[in-house]
Amino acid sequence: MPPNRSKPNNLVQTIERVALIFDILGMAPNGISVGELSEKTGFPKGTSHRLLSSLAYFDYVRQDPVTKNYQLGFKLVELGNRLLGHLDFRAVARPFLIHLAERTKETVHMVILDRNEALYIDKVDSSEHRSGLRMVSMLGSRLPAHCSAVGKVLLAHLSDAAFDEVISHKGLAERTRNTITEVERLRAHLKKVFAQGYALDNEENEIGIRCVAAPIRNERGAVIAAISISVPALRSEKSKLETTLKDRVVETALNISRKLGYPQ
Amino acid sequence: MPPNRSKPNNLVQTIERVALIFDILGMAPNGISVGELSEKTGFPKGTSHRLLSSLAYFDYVRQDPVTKNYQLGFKLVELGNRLLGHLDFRAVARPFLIHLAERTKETVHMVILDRNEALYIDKVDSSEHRSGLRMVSMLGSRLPAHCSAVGKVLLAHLSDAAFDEVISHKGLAERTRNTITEVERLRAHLKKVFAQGYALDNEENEIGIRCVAAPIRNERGAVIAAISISVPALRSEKSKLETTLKDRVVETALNISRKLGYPQ
DNA sequence: GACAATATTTCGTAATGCGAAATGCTATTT
DNA sequence: AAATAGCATTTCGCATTACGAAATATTGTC
Repeated sequence: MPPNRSKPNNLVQTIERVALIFDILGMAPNGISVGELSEKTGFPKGTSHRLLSSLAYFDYVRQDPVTKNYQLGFKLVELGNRLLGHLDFRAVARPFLIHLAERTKETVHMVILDRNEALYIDKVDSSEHRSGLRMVSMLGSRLPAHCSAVGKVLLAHLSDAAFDEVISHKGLAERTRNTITEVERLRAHLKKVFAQGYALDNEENEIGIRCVAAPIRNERGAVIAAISISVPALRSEKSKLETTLKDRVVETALNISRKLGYPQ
Repeated sequence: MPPNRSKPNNLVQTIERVALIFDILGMAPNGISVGELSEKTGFPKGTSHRLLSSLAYFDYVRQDPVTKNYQLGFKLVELGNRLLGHLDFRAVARPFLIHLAERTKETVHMVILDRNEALYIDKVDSSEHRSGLRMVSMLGSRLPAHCSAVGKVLLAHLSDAAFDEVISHKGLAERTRNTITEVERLRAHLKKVFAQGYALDNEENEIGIRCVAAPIRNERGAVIAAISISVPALRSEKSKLETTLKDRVVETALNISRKLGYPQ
């Protein structure tokens, strides 16, 4: 899925090819051979090999010495985590998220808006169901903004122009029967979210999962992220979500915001 | 620091330049401008811009809309975590590591040998001192093998040829006064590590920190990773490290190995 | 030890990316 | 409001760079 940026007029071919290679390797847990890569990309084998071995030199990919297959390299882990480390609000928030997860015994997420989608930048499972597995595969993954509680919180604090851009690029895909798919209805809904300071997700993204989310603000009051609690629909009478859990998410979000310098 | 691979005869220039850009952006928490990048790299401004905007199109870097600075992009987080997700033994191990951290109230690491160094692939702080901050910046980072408990465990199970390769490429840098810096002494020490099934780090990498580590084995008995407990030297009489903590690390490592199919 | 299926290297060619210079944009100053 | 300065961004003719078909090396198999 090509991102929604304007395509640069002078897109460098090698970068385009490397991006394609990374995407393909990202879907191949055990790596792929030079031949397979050429098959999938249409590059001649020599070309595939030249690109892979150049990438391997810098540890962006690595070659299994026995199968000769190429897979993603650990330089990507280093860079990805360096980027996350640069998001200082994330470090500030983390202890609060852990506390929230332990107090509610539910899963907590932290999300930012990036390229018109909700992007997971942290996740804490309650100690009960900490698996770790999911967390890892989740960081850096994306969710439509219009059908998640976190996404709606972020949308609600956007300028009209920015909101329109999200809609025009991403639309309002129907993920479940509860998804809000009409722009005007969404606009009205977000007005309410803005006013009340939190958003609910009533199985709008995935049947069986409900969430409550609240905004994180920086020292200037700008909304820079959102946090949420996710609850299996079975375990959640809708009322509890809208009372206890809602209060705790809102409270935690405010505490994080204050720590970030948000006055009041 | 260029890796120790043989330089491919046909290194693609664009990939070389992109690697340099990523390294520079990785050290710039708030990103840098086109001009600054050109200054640091020597590329003409037009070239820097073309590379950055091509990378931005695929989300490998992103541009701050207000400062116009470029920083690392979230595609790197996605790929890095995808790679970690592919290491299935990591997912298997995680619950054990959490349990170990909570039981001992100390920090637990998981490490593999990659490119002749010990590479962090997981970290669990005990709930007491969970900060999260360090964890993030640590994943994907590296440590010399010869002066860490985890590294020595991994070295101890290498073939002679593989061991020699590590030494010849990385040497035995003296990190503290306790670091083992003579090959023959290290060789003898590793023989002991191999025999006893665990390794100690007696402030060999960093004054003030001691560790115990044990190997993780796969279904064929091959050592594929190592786990460790790290303890501030203040808090650790050396005896406790060599008794209780050692036993728990060894036990946990064996349990993980069994879960991975290691017979016995 | 020959064969087959790979990965890897070679090398002449032209397409691709290069980069100096022109242009466009934004913020600041007077 | 106009001028200026300091950027980012785009343009375009040129030569370097990467291309890729084919040759070769390597690895595993019968």
